[in-house]
Amino acid sequence: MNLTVAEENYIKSIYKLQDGNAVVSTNAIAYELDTKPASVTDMAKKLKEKKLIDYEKYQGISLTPEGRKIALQIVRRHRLWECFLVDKLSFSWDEVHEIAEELEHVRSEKLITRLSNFLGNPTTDPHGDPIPDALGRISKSQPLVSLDKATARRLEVAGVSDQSSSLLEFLNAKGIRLGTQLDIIERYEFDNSVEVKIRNQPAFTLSEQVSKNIMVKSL
Amino acid sequence: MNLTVAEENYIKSIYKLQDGNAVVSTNAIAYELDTKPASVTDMAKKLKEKKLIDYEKYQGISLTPEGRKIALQIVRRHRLWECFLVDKLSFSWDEVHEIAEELEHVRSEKLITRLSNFLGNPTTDPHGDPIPDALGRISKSQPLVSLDKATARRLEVAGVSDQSSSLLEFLNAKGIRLGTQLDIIERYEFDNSVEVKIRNQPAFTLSEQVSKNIMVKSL
DNA sequence: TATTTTATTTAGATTTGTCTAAATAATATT
DNA sequence: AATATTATTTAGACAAATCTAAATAAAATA
Repeated sequence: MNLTVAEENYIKSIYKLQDGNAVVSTNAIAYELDTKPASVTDMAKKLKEKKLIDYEKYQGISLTPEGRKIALQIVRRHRLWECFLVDKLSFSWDEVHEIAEELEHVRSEKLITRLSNFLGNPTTDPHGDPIPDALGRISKSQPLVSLDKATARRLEVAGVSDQSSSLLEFLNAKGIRLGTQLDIIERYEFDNSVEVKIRNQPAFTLSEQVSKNIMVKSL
Repeated sequence: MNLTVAEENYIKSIYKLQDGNAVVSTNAIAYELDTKPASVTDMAKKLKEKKLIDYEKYQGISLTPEGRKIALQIVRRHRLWECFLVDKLSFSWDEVHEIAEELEHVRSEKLITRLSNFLGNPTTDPHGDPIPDALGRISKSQPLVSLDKATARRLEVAGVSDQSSSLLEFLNAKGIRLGTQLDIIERYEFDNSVEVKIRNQPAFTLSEQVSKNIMVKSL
């Protein structure tokens, strides 16, 4: 399946807006891509023809499984390039989006495989968003530090990446173990600490150090 | 000056074919870009409009100073990406061209500056071709090791980058000094040594070690 | 020099991705 | 339910980059 840059951008937008299984409106896509609804309708016909979206007149748009697979590849490329720009070229995380927007369209499977390897196969990008693997699987669990209440409120603890006994003891004392459900109350920019709450208990704060090592999945 | 990918490719082809100051033919560009002469004529009108080429009907095409400046930027981007692919992602030098062909069109001054820096500001790419600097200057002199008889036969010694007395002594004994003219007879892949000849003298071989430190310019 | 061959250009068409303006469908409001 | 509003689609146009076929200019050859 060889897509143009424009087609890739539409697929990516639909993926972003779909968020679960919802159907996406023509207008929403037009706004997201800074284009006109009429253009979206035109492109919808093409992408339907290619079996990348489900589309019926006036009924909204959603990705087919094939479309979703491609969307995940694009997201993967985008986020790996963002890692590269920040980790290797010392860009700050807020200036990489535009450049990654261009780099993501460079087509070479081998390039992406090697880039990922070169970066140590990261699972989250500089913004904390998860990076799909080569097969399009998004690691359901991600470090707590990468989330905020805008992206996920209710979470379940899926594991701890640092197995040092001091950390485990600390978590144990707080009542955090595998399967514990957490709510994010607030994230504090200045030291990247996060205030969380376990059902029926008073809220407490976790340092960046700690929340980096708590792997969670959103519910 | 914001150019499309197609325009950049034309500029690059013209630069490549121009080789000095010669005027380039419509047919030659069409062949180089795997397109039709009629398309070249169309594009020639656009590029003339933008003052990047000199063009008169039936009289061939050449870059203006502004066009040459842009060509050098594109060549710079292409060759830096090739360095990245080979040095950092372990591609072999013969598989990087296609990918660099895409990467070179990513537009960000800052990206290229930082990429160059990350790579240690190399002056030649994996094929041994010189990399223009940020101002479009091509280092006229390059290490002898980066050349072979296909790219340059008759050379002039422009300097020695390693000033150790043992190397200077060695070169002196061979009759190599500033301004000496050399011909490349053969390069040997297996140890990257090079056989050279000074006018009227028998040929002799220089190790990679030595030829890395001899800066030459082609005549 | 006249003629043939080759190179280049023009004219007109096509594809992709976009637009505006008008028409139509879906939704919200009275 | 009728009407107004909003969302979406259609129709027709445009710019970029390309093509083919035909016309014309330049160069090579007889």
